[in-house]
Amino acid sequence: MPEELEKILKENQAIAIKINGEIKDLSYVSYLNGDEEIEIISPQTKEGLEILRHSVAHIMAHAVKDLFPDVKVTIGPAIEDGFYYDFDKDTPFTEEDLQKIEKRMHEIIKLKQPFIRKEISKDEAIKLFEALGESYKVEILNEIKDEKVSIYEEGGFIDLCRGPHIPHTGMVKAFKLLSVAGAYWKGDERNKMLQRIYGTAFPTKEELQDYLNFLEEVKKRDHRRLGKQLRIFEISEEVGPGLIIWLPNGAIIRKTIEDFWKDEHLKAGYQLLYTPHIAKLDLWKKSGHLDFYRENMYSPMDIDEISYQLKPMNCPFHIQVYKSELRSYRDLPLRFAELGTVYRYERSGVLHGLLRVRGFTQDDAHIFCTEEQLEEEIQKVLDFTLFILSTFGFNLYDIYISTRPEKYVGSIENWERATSALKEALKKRDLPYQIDPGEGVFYGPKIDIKIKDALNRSWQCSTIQVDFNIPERFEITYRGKDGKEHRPIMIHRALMGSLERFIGILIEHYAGAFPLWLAPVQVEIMSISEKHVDYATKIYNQLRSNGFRVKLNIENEKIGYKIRQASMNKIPYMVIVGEKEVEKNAITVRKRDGKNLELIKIEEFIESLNDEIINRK
RNA sequence: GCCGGGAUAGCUCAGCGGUAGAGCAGUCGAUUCGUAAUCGACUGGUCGUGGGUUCAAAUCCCAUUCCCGGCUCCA
Repeated sequence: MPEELEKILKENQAIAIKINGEIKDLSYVSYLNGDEEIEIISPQTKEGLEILRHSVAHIMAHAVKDLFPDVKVTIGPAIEDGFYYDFDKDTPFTEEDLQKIEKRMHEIIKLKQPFIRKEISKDEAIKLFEALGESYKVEILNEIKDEKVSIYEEGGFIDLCRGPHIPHTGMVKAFKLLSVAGAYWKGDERNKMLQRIYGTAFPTKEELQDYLNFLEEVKKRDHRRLGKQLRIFEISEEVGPGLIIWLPNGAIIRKTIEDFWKDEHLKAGYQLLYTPHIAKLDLWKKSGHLDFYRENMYSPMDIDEISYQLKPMNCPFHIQVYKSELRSYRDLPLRFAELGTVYRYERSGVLHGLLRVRGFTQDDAHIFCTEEQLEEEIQKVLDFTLFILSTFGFNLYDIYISTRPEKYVGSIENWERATSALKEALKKRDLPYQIDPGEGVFYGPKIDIKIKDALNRSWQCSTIQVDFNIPERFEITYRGKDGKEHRPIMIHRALMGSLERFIGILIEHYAGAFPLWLAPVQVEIMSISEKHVDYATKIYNQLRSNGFRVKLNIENEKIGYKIRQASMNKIPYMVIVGEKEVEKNAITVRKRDGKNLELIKIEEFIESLNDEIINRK
């Protein structure tokens, strides 16, 4: 064994080893003969962390079996931020159970029980787990094709597992059980509901603490909490679940975003539309929505004995706009944009603040173009999307191409042509992407862009979808150079996705502290005492007449109290006026973060505000 | 939709069989104040909704609506 390797092992920095590219238990070291390519896996690496967490999941299952012998174990993988294990238990785990399990886990860890790997035949394994009463493991075994399987034993607890694992339980330095939840066996809602325990583990206590702090930060930024605190939106039980009521502060934010969106769309060669919220049921039959989207649509309503349907999408209306005139190839591409409010049925358990609602406004557009124009149009949409997103400070993305789902319309050939157009456009823009197989919409493949927010969390907003099918269903055409009728291709796209979700994400991204151009109140004027009310009012009027959103606070309160109120409302600028300011005919500006106190002339302040707003800083 | 937890004043929450509470907010009064909470008084609740058990229910039981954490599904 190389000296360096021996040293690392001694210092307990290794938890697994890669031999000729294959991850193995550390115990494989004793079989090495020296000519293998090896790599030490420490818990700091992605692979190492996964092994650590998976091992902690085993230890948790061990603890659960010790405390609740009747419970059956199922599966327990490592996940993005930790691990979970699903158990079949008649009554759910309680908070107290979690504490007991943690305690038992600490005991197991202290014993430094080795993880021992054994390879046995599948039949042997089935017999073993049958004897242990672990029917879920037997079910898994029956689905495994290999003749040999591996099991791991640690302190008497045996689990079917591919491995690898940490050498012994004592290597777990920092873990915490986080929550309990119901989860279906194999993720299928027709199966039995199991009891899942979520937990996490890290190489060190500090890293665990950092993660717990992150969870706290996430809680603090929760848009539902901030939305209430900052009076941005409300969901009323009296109105109905998943239906958003924009309060004045939220309405201003939304209006500002809408204005920006419309202006930029006009600049980018789009034409703006408004279309109705309902349409005859027959329209939805023709579009294919009734066949392929029915479960998300509300029941139709009767008007003069004809069925009408609340719209779940805007596309059929935009098709009507296309059809309102004869189109020539000279007209294409045609770009129709609308902030279109749609209604979709969402199961009650999935609703979530602004992020998942039943009525929402898509920043929708449909581009009609020729086959030759398709790729360039997609590139333009990509550029436009990234411009809009970067305005809000989103500069990191994960891009996915979703391919044909099980339920689809149109020919496979068309699907493939559309998919390759999407790939080609991303390639030309040097944008790396991943494939999300089978996740396309029923009418075509799509590019989804997931943005990373200030906490590095991913959110799906933008979507660009090619559609060969709806143009066909509505038989829309254009007259080509050759004088013949041709069928245009349609691109559906939404950049922010929906205003509701996007603003929800913005609240969390900015932690409620909106940049000046979006802030509901941009400047709050506060007087030191009653003597300065007139001057404060004068400043207020001056700022207001210059188009700023200003609040005047001339209450009989101490300045400290007023500053506290404004800070809690996350107002970008506070203007403080007292004796000094009146005398010098100036103002003192305090930024939201408490820095940059300065006495300046009002004209100078107005100039800097305008600069900040125009540049959307 | 499924599993579990919850709903008490505008907000945050305590009370968990025996007369509905606190802080903040609001109103009124005093204070006239220089960078994150001045003091006092007052107001405010059919304890989510509907049934039931009990001498007595915010509290226990059942149903229901909505919310929360997950699962499944998604802009």
